[in-house]
Amino acid sequence: MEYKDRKAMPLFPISIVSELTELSARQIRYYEEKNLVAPLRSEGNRRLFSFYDVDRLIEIKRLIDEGVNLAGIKQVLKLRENQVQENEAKKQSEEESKHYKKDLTDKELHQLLRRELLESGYLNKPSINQGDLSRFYH
DNA sequence: TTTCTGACA
DNA sequence: TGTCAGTA
Repeated sequence: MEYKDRKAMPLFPISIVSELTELSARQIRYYEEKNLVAPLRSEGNRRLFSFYDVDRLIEIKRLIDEGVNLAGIKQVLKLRENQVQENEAKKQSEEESKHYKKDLTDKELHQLLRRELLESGYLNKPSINQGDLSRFYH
């Protein structure tokens, strides 16, 4: 089983997650209601959180402590998800280029390198700074 | 016993 | 956000 799958595996009840994140069960349920997290449910309708969910909630907790409101947190989480997807897309393209490089002509190689250079300016955009976050503060 | 939803402050 | 009621 892959590591990614382990992180997405539904394991913990809300009491454990509450301890892990230092958030109250009330808060965690509220954040779920606001679609900030999406824990799976057990047969008895009990919430089951994965490592991924816990990471997310810890991130939420950090932003709450910094005074970011829910709308802002939603934006930040969306950006973080996009970054994850972009990183995976980048890895994917790097992986593919390894195979393609075997029998590329010089011209094709130049085109590939040029494309990667252009893309890197977009993929390596700096992480969120204080300025970007400031508009989410009260 | 623990967790769930809904409701009130 | 905390807390209480009534359930499952």
